[in-house]
Amino acid sequence: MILRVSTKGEYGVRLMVDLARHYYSSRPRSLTDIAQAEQLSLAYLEQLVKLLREAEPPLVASTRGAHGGYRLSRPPEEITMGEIVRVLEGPIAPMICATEGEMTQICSLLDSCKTKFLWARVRDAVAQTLDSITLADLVGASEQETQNAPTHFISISDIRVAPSSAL
Amino acid sequence: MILRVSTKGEYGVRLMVDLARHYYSSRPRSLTDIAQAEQLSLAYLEQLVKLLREAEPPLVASTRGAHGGYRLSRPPEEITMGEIVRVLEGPIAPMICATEGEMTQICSLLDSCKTKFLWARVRDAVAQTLDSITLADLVGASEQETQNAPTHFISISDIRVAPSSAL
DNA sequence: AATATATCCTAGTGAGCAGGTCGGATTAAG
DNA sequence: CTTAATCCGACCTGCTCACTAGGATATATT
Repeated sequence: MILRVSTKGEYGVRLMVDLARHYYSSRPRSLTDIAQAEQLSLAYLEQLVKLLREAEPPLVASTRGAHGGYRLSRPPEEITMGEIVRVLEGPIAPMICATEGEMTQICSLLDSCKTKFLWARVRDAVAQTLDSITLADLVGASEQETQNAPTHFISISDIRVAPSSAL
Repeated sequence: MILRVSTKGEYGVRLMVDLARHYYSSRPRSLTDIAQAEQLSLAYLEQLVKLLREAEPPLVASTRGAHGGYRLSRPPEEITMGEIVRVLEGPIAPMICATEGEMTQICSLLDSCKTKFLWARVRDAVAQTLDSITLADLVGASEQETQNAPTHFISISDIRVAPSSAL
């Protein structure tokens, strides 16, 4: 499997989408609530959110203590999926010698140098896709109207499946 | 690491590029020679080439016995990197529920459905990139002139680093 | 015919990592 | 002072990757 999104990336993105949906709430959103809504383990989410908080620049900000929780450190339009994925999954590099940015190493073997340009192309395709999509794109414009809704519960009927052309 | 090319994919593509460079030779190319040229383990290459041979349609054809070896089953222009990578690394699917072609499953969770479209976009970007590059593109037009060269030895000075725009 | 050189096939294996769990310390609200 | 949160590090467990080993079979050359 050449494209391998681990659970870190998968759950972490879901976590961020959840936070984006609650961005205009007056209170921070607790991991307990997110874990319940997304059916994920709280202890595991704690590990992921730590990465997001310690990122430079940070993607989430925390409030400790009772009624604490997390919120996005920036509006959803200003956070790209590329940022999130890089924090959670590490740099977008298909292999050791094709890290983003650095392609200076000249290797002494015959065909491997030529294949590196292939992997670089694939890497750039992924990076460009991820960098062009923001959290706001995933949450969708219709959600923005339900701003400031205090403790906004979602039922199954609220699930909307966007047409793929919408992305 | 979201993009993860295992050694199967890496070595396998190098193997195919090597075969493409010798496509116009009169004799098949042995794995022993490839292993030496690319500094790879013979026994491991045998496993990889098996996948390429048993693929449907096959990507390489073998000749057994002394002076045997492998050759591409089609000219390099007709073999895409997408074919090779799918044979070696399996279908291009970032996660279980985003296999190529099938996106019909509707999931009951809140944000995960929305994120699936993200992963589908990434998947398509990778697939499109790989499907648009052929073995001939990687070998490079300049190589084609050295056709029919019998047992063509390559020295270090033969290594050419193509500009990335050439891809 | 004998030998050398290939492909072909199946099993096994060791290290590393994904994907968590667990227990507890710290902080703040009511 | 109790409750509800974030914070922190250690540990564990099963799976997969990346090979290696050892042979069986096929064919060209001598």
